[in-house]
Amino acid sequence: MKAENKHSKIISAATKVFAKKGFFTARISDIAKEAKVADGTIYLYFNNKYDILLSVFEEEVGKIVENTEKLLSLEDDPRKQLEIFAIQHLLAMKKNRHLAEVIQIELRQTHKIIKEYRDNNFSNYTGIIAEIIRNGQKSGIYRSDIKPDLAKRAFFGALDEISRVWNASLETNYSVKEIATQILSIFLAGIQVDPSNLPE
Amino acid sequence: MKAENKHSKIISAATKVFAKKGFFTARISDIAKEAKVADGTIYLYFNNKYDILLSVFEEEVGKIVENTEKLLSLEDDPRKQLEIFAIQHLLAMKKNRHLAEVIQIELRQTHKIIKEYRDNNFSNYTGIIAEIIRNGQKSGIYRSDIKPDLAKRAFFGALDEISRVWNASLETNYSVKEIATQILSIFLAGIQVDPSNLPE
DNA sequence: ATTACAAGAATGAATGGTCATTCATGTTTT
DNA sequence: AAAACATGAATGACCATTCATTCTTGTAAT
Repeated sequence: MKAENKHSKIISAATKVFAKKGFFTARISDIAKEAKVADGTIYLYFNNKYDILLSVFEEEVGKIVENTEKLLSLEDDPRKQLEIFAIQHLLAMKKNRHLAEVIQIELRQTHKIIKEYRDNNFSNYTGIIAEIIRNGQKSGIYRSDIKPDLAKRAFFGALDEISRVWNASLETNYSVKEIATQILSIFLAGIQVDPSNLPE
Repeated sequence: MKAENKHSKIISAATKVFAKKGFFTARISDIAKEAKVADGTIYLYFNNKYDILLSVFEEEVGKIVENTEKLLSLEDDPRKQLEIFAIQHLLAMKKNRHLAEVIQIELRQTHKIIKEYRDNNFSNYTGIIAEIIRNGQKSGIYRSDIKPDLAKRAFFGALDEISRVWNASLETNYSVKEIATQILSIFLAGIQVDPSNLPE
């Protein structure tokens, strides 16, 4: 079996196991079993357990950020951009529930290194929202009294909490479309200068 | 020293230590040291490490819920009620950063029991928001197309994410007042039938 | 085409360190 | 002098990590 293949097999096994049991409760042997390799094999590809966690972020989360930024660059209406962000985030979280759980739960551990990692990456990610809002303010679409730094958190927090509950509960599911529509209808009405304006 | 005293000394030591190191990384001996008791003493008051975590929730979180519900019962304008919820939540999280971290980080661990606990408590807590929104819809103040179940999460998520960042970063702090005002100005404009209506 | 050999990959049992928990003993309170 | 409370060293379970060994693959000589 090719090396690259095994590397990614371990990553996705780890994502699954971390999501299910949590980083600390997950055993290397669980991951090995899930990936159908021997315990020792994992150490041919990763330095230690913690390194596996970081790799999960780097590889999986990076993809999401990249993808979102690409899509955003094709659109310049700040209202549409907010919509794109919301939909992409929700889709990404829905598509890979294991990853979503790992991000939402494990990324919140208070470890210094994770914290730094998160600061370097998720604050980039949520920074995208702040940027969209600033642009919208410049072009007079969004209210100038809105503080982008607070609004970005409110918006991200709203999306994050909603997708968190997907994983944690058995409640009735709304579709991504429905959710995005609701959230946007609240936020756009909430931050626009003239809420009756719809994009396009 | 009286027993009750020691019990709560351990609770608050545990809150502090869990917040700082995370549940799994925290050692019983850390908690014992922080509480200035012997390791073994902890087992006179709690069954095991996990039991300490649950007790932290039951005792500390219960207070917040109770307090919020009391304040809400004195007010029946749904717009004011939302404001009260926001301010109380932010104040509670700000007042006890250790507790806030424990709630936000540890409560998200995927353990079955915690999950059930959370379902029984936090869904009550966020349920308060949904209830406020439903009432507001009945009295024609909030838009009837808003889904209370989604809006409650959006609102809670916004508050939660903002207070989470208090703990996780060194960024410029806004005051509780400022934050509550911003969030409410977004959400009230976002969900009201006629956003130009202000309460009172 | 077959055999021989080496290098890399994979294995999983054994190791060692880290705590949660216990309990024999000591101390304080009534 | 009981009873209740408190102590902290000792125990033992757990699991990340290691490493001696086995397996696989590719190359080259015959």
